[in-house]
Amino acid sequence: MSTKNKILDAAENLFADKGFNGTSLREITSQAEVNLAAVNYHFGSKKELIKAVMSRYMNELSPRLESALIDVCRNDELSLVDVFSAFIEPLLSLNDFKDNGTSNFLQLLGRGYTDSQGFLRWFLTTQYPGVIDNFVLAVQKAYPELGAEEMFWRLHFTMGTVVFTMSSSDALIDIAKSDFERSLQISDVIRNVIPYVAAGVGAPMPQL
Amino acid sequence: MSTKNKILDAAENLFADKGFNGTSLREITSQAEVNLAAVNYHFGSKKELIKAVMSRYMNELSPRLESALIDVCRNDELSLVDVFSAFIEPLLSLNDFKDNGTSNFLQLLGRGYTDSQGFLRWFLTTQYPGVIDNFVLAVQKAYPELGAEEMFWRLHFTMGTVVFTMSSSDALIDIAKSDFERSLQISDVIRNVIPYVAAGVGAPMPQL
DNA sequence: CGTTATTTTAAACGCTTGTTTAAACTGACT
DNA sequence: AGTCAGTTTAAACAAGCGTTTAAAATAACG
Repeated sequence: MSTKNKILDAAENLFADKGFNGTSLREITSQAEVNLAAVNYHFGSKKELIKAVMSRYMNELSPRLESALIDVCRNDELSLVDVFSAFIEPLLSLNDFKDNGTSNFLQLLGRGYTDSQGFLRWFLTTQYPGVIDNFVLAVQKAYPELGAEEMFWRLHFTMGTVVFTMSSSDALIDIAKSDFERSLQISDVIRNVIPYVAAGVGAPMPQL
Repeated sequence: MSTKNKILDAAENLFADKGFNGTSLREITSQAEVNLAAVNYHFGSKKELIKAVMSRYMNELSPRLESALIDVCRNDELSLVDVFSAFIEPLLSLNDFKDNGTSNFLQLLGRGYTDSQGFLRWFLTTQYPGVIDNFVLAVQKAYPELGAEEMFWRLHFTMGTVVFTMSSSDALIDIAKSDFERSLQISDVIRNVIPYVAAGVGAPMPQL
């Protein structure tokens, strides 16, 4: 395992757990068992390291996500549940790519939206616009009556639901375990969240 | 205006904008135009200052919220939209209490859930349990068929939607402004989010 | 007025942060 | 063996952090 990858793996886990601001380079290099200066040697700066961690996932995910969304659009009786279900397989495939990949990535996404006054949001929307574009197209086909402004809000609400849920999914799964006395997986969360966001996006238009 | 309140006001605005971890005491005292040591003199520590900022809002909000939820439960044909609409007036009343009160408070709530590994979540759920209890009762009355487990998940999804949206509401409002070329308020966000979460919580039960 | 008590102040404390430096080491190619 | 690029290392850097100290200023009260 190369120094570069040791740093990326350690940084990913710590970033997901404690946020970007909350994780120091010394924690990362200590967990990766490499020298402190190695981060700046291989990545240049902490900010570039954050980008590298996110890019590793996005490069894996975005083509799968795009083609899954294009595929689902071929369905002529497309429902919103179909659209959101298209995310499941690409997201779960991140677990093959790396241990805890799915939940790490979703937590990182959540961190990126609230930490670091939005520079990661800029990074994602400008570097990977294809995912968002195809997603909007799919929602439009499944719910053509939805106006552009309502679409805008509801997609952001959906992003919030998913990102917040996943960034605290470990805690939620623990609470749910002790409350309902049965073991739960990340797939249980996904199974529950899809009807929720599908119904939210598909809500009737609000009267003005 | 007392030193204590000058600190609270400055801290509130900066915390809402840049998060708890992202705001230093020196920024706060400089904006409040008081001495750096005044924070530790009046509040003891930064953590206690955070609690004080949140308490100032919760003490104002929680009784209004509780009675609004109890009131709405008297409705015999209670809908989920009714339940969520019960939040509007108490939340907007924070604007009378303080400039930008509503949006500051909701942003702080969002920060508290993602910053500071959940100590604020513990603080709110243990110090103000009446709000949550009455909210659950109202949802149960509006949608009795909803099972306990689905209720658990959907209330957390809703919390995620609201908290995430509000913690980035300034950015969202800016984007929406430039996209739709009209000015937007926090009340526009609220008007859009209620049908969304009401439909999400009211979604049909997922088939197993 | 004089004497407490409360509040404000400037300065320093010890610590952590991201980054840089320059020397040491590594492995491959001539 | 000798050279040289690539990599790793220990040490230091300046800057920022939350907190503490002790003296100065202000307020309150007999």
